[in-house]
Amino acid sequence: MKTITITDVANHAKVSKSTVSQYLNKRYEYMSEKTRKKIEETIEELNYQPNIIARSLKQKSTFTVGVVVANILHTFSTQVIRAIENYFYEQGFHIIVCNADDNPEKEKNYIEMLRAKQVDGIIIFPTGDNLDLYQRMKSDQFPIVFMDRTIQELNIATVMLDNHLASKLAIDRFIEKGLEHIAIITTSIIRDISPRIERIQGYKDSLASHGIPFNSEYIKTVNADEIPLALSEFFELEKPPQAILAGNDIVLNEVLRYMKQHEINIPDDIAVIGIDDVPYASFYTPTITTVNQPAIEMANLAAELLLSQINKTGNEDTSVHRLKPTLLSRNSC
Amino acid sequence: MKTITITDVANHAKVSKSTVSQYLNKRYEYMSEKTRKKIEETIEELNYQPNIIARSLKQKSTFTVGVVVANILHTFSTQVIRAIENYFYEQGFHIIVCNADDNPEKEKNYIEMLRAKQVDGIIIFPTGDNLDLYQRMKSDQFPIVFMDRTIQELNIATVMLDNHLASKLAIDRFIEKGLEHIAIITTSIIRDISPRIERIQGYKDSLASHGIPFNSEYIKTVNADEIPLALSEFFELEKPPQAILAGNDIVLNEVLRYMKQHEINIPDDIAVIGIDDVPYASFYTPTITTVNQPAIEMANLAAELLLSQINKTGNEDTSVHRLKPTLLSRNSC
DNA sequence: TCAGTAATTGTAATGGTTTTCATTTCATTC
DNA sequence: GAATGAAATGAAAACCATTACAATTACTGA
Repeated sequence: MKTITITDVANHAKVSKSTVSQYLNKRYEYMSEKTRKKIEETIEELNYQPNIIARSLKQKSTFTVGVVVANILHTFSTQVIRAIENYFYEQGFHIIVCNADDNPEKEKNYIEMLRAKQVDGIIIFPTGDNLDLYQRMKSDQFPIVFMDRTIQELNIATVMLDNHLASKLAIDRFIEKGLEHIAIITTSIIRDISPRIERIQGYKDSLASHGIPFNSEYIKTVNADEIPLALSEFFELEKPPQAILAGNDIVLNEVLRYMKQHEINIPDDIAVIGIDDVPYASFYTPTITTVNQPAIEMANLAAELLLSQINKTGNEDTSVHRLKPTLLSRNSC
Repeated sequence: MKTITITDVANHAKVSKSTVSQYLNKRYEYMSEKTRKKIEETIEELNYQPNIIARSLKQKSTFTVGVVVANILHTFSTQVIRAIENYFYEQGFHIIVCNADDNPEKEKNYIEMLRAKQVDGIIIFPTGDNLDLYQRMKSDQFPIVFMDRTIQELNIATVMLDNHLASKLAIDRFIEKGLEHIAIITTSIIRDISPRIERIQGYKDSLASHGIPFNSEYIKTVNADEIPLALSEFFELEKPPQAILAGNDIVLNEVLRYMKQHEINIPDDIAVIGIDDVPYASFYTPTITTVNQPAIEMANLAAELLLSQINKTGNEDTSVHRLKPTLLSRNSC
């Protein structure tokens, strides 16, 4: 099956390629009514589809953006992907989804391929280990937006959660309930990822602001599969925690699984709050109090920032946008 | 910032474009060791990235495939996307993710754009309303694989669940537990989507095979937001069902939410089985018995089928592959 | 030294579109 | 019937890489 090109259309319609091209780009003022009709019919007849690759080569724009998430297993990532996809669909863009798997090598590979494919911009959840690469995109003025995580020194537009507040909301709630021995578990032990650090810092600060002494035994940063172990260690402490803040949805799942397995009652034996909402939070027994990230809002903002860089509208915004989490108050605390 | 082209590299390295191109395509036998080194250094120095768009134009292959899911809100869709992404990453392909939102217009739009963008193939969860379009891809010999849903008359390679068996597994389990008044709720009321039909058929057949009379009041196909109403109707029946089969993860969520709200005890007051596993199934109270789709296996198979069409290896496989679900036996029934 | 071969490099066409600008057409007017 | 100007159309270069093949150079052995 031979592919139909603009030349075929031109020949059939007995006009020049340029006229057909004008038609394709809806610049009808350059042609007579008759020609327009003729071209229209020919395109219909030949079932012609313009080759966007060729167009992109010429126009240096692919109407495609890349989304590189650090880890697609997080509910938050999939929510964000979904919302970004939706936003860009409306703008006539496609998105290429990439999962870096928390692996900087993979991330690098993806970014380079995306640039080679001439995507118009990238939204990235940075692993944090490719500074030179981020730097280069920045200095090339390549449209880029960071999501979820910031890299201070880089001055790249970023959309992230106010993680400090996220912890604070949870801690305040625990304390309101009279609980003072509060533990926190997070994942992502590999690098100094900003959300983890900020959540722990928020945890510390909030405790301090309530005059509660800080106990390093109450802080765990472990891989998902080591969470049961970490929890066991909590319960073996002389003074086990009365409350646990789960740093993300995966941690929360593991915490709930552990409590179920060991028949530990929530909230009576231990109170639990999770950062990131989960679909079952509102009908679990007990319903789970969570600190919710406004994922859709964040995704829309990131998409908007990227689009404005692509279109070079507005002065360049390189600020770090921190969106506020909300406490969804339920019964696990 | 001027972009660097192969010409720039050639000039700097004082060789011809073709030699650089040979280098890029790793045909080192066409050049001396010295030349190879020289080019390598120059590329490094200029930070040159080949323009894949230009290459694609020439080679008619973009190393990109499209994935059009009918509805990205289903856990199953995201699991499949994740696995497909992973599979193709290994093959050096990128995937463009599209969410048709159960809307055939949107689906059509996506498919046409993907083809215009010259993707090498498409995996699609068909909405079912674009027969002519599917037909055309087929007759153009464009690589395409259907997922989750089949369209009988089209003869297109398909990977889907053995939905009949999925229902049977659940019904058999209910009956084993001595429950005979069994209801089923599914979504997707718009079109005659094959999974829904097959699941309902499997439900009917299984009941029949156990000699249980079939009661049409026990079958509901409704939108997600109407599920509570549908459940209420069940409970207002003279003989309310003793068991409910939830047709997918979204239905299951709504069923559990309803039971929680109305303080109906699972499994004592009503038994529940869900098709599609959910992350919380194993630690919910009670743990939830589910019929699990082998999502990763299905995704891998679909990807493999597509890739073999793209590479034209193997005789064309246009069969419908039905993978077996498994019953994850837990305590909700 | 020279024919002949091997090693390496250069040239030019190709892919399908966009876009500039030159050229043609045609109705209008004097 | 020719000049004018606007409208319509067309030719050609550009985008950037690939690739077949032509051209050049280096080197061998007689």
